[in-house]
Amino acid sequence: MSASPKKLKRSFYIRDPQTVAVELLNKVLVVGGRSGRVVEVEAYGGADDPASHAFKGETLRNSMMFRKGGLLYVYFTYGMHFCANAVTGKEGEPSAVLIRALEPLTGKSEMRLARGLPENSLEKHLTSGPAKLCQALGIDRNLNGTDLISGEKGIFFLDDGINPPANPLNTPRIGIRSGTEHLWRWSLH
DNA sequence: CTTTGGATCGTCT
DNA sequence: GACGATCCAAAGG
Repeated sequence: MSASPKKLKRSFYIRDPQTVAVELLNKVLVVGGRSGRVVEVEAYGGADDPASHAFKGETLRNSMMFRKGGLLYVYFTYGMHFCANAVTGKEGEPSAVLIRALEPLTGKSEMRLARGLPENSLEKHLTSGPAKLCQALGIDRNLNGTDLISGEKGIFFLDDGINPPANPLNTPRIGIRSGTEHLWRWSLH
């Protein structure tokens, strides 16, 4: 018999974003009836990380990154896309983990509908990007700041017993212009 | 298959 | 006033 699925606790998130990023691999993101297994993540820091939204200090947009770990940070970009992060670290120490890709588990029909894809579309197109997965799961600005521990609004991360990979792929982050020396992106093989 | 350019707007300088 | 932690359709090989 295997352990029953367990919601991640606050202490899981109150650590450095690199550690949390790696350990979020193979966890399950649940948003209402839709869920997917985390297969790609990136870590973002604060004043030490020029690629981070929080690099130049706190603003209205990035303020969630400065809050305590275990909150959801949703930002809007390119005039049309949302991306979702799990806030990490302590209050006042900005950092977060960007969820870049999921493997769809439940609610695939709803995801296709939300993405505007036909019922017979390939599963790999549903949540294979940070903005795609937000569209598929219905994540938008209204969910910014949601607490992932209380599970309000039915959104949280689940440990269903599948451990993070021992040797995840470790590469530079995508779509950034500075901070490329850091290998802060992790994905399944 | 890969490459290219358009869409579209909140945020910060 | 510029541009972004992006995506997709269309065109080209």
